[in-house]
Amino acid sequence: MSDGTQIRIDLDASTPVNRQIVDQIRTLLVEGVLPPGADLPSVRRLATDLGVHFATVADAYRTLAEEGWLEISHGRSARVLPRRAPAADREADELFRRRLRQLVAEARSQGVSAKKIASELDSLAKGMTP
Amino acid sequence: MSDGTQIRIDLDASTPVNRQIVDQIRTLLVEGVLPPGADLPSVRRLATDLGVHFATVADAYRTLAEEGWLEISHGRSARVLPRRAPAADREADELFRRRLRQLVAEARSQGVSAKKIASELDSLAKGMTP
DNA sequence: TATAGTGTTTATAAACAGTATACAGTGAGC
DNA sequence: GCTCACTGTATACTGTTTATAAACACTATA
Repeated sequence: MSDGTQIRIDLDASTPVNRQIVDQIRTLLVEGVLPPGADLPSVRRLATDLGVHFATVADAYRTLAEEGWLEISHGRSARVLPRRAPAADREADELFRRRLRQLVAEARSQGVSAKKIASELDSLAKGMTP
Repeated sequence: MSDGTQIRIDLDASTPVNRQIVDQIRTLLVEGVLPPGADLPSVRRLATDLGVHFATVADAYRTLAEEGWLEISHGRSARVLPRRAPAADREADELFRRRLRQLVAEARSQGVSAKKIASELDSLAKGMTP
């Protein structure tokens, strides 16, 4: 992640910028694009790339640190931690199911075709097993 | 939807209540649980059931009306409109793909198993074709 | 034409998001 | 050791959003 090209911020979106950053970096972490030991760009660097204030990026880093993904300490750049997934949780399962249903409903509502949605779900499911 | 049992609000969630209501009702609309012509509960009634202020529910109804799902007019109860899905939109497709990726990543991060996720994606994809 | 129902409007308080600025720790090079 | 350029932190401040409250206005019906 030497450049910020993998993250895109939409200032007009209804989801706040700090959460956009958290969500997108978390995705890279889960997918292994940012492996344990990797250094993240400094808050100022990433903020400049994204066109937001560095405090907003710092806030996002803090959130990810609280989730156990990052080690952040004063004066040093943020680093990806090795992280074991927390224990499975019935509540998290249920929440995922509901949010997935809602996301699909919203997509349909916006005109995304059933075929397209099914194919995205399928391809993601296929890539899931490893 | 004579009772509010199909909607559940989490006051501690990070997503605001008005959006929780919108998302859940939209899901019912897309899935046909609330068919065109159906009357929705009054804002006061639903608000009481959910434990929030009726202005919050009114705000949610207004959002769904702007999306073309509901007809609301002063003094009469909200009613579900027949609604044709908007034209497919490449941007909406892309946004759906990204948000789906992020949702899955978040679930994994919270300990939902790959198997569980894959099975949810699968079963949703299967039920998609109609 | 009451009256009990509906959603709307305006005002308010609290929480949140984003920024600016001053601060403090770290480490490489001198 | 010192310095300098880099890191993240803390506090204060602004505008926005969220949720509520209360007064309002429209509709249906008895």
